[in-house]
Amino acid sequence: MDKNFYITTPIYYPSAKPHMGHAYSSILADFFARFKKIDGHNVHFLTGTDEHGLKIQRAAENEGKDTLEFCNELSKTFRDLSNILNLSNTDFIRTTEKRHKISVQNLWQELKKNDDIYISKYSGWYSVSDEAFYSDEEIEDINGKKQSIISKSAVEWMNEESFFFRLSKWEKSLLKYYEDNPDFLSPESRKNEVISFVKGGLKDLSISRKSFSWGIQVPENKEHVIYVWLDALTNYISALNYPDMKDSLFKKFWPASVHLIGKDILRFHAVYWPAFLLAAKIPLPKKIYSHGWILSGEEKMSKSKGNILDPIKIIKEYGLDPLRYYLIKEVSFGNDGSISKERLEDCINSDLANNFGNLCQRVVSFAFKNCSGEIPSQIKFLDEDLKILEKFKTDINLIRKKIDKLDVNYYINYIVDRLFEANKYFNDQEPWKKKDDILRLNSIVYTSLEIIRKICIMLFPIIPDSSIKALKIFGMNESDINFSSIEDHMKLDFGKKINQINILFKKIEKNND
RNA sequence: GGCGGGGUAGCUCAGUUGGUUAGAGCGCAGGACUCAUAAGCCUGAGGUCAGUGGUUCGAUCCCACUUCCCGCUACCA
Repeated sequence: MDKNFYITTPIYYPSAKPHMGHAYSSILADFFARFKKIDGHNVHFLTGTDEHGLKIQRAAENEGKDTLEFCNELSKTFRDLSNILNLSNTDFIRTTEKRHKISVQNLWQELKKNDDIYISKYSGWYSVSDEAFYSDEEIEDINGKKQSIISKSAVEWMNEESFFFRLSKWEKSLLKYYEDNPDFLSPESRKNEVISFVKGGLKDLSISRKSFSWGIQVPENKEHVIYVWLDALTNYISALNYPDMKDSLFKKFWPASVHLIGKDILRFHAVYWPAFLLAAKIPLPKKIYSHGWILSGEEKMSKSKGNILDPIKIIKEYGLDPLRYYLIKEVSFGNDGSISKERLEDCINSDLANNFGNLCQRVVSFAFKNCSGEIPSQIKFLDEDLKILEKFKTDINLIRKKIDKLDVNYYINYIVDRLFEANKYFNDQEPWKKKDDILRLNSIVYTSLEIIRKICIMLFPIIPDSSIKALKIFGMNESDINFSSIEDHMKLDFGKKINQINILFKKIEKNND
């Protein structure tokens, strides 16, 4: 088994404030990173900011700020978000860093050396905000202003010398790669889109700009700046100290296990990035997963509709773990998902407070009243105890498999099933009626505590803080969390003091209007 | 226009390599209990599994057509 795991989020373009989509990508990536970590993998988890391009340059000019200082401020809001989201990222890369510049310029030279770059002329409609060229058919004229039909962003006519990447040359290799590596692109529906796009024919890609300066210079021509996507995508290897492919980080973690992205940037990751890597003779990442968007109710969030849910505000109001839990549970992975306060509140009350929180509370409280606050030492499992305990052991490899397929919904629903089961078990065994049968009472309490331990471990990647809080019952810390230990039924030390816990999740009082 | 995905209980979604009574959660209505955050447990309400036709002993799951939604792409596979 491959014990090294490298996962990335997109590097975020900081021209706007962090929104729910950023939070979602980051939280999902963190979920996988944390899971792999507690399942014994060496994990490298990268996120960061993409800071070059005309849009940033102009925004800085408008505010009369030095571009780099401007970027420092913007990047910080995303670094702060990583902290607010409690990400376990092992690195945070900025495209304005020196290590990245060296990496990009080196990749350029590799491409050049292999005859994948040539100079020519480009003319066409260019959108600064999209960093993309459009053909005549793709633009419309609104009140004398030209704009992209798709993105509605303003376009301007550009006519300049540009370097091109021979993307067309890689068409067949890409198709072959998709075919030979069926797991490379997922979900399946997105894969089909990519394949049909590539089959439609690839044009060479303009990979330099002369019209602005905020970017990484083309090594052999200082009048040109490297196209932002070639620049940005390279971050995934810059962070591993490329071009030093003998560097331990690179050797350990490349090719990446998963690039987690939003569906809007699929083409760059599924076509351009693999083509660049093929051309540079660098192995391709193992998996690219594009998730959907987070919608507000039925609609895409937009300022004009006033339906934006700011992740930071939500976290201030409800706490981080509820948001993490909600996004992972309620969004069907790969599809668009919607978020609303009502649903978030339902989720907190029913799943987190009533189901999980209350389970911990009732068992611990019972143990304090009836087992002098200790892990019972005199126990004898009956079939009904073993049945519920062994479920975890039976399913552990299935769970791992589902995670490798990035099926987070399966994972979280599995936990919810176990929670229902645990509450039912405690109910059915009626330990409060077993006060004259201490052996049985002890066994029920021990079994229940064991189930709580297993469930908390499984919850750790989803709601790390709350999981750790609950594991304090057993005096466990983050470093004690080990996924494979859910197989063990007698992990709790006999006679050890257990700790009382506070309410894990407060219920939300709902207005009845 | 082409390609792909999808239309399953009030809501959010599972599921069926075709086979007796189609599932979960939330919400709702009853019930028994009391360890617990008035939490948990049990029971129920019955959705023509988008529509029509076909294949089959039998289709929600296969095929065809229709319709609606979404994504990609665009006179080209």
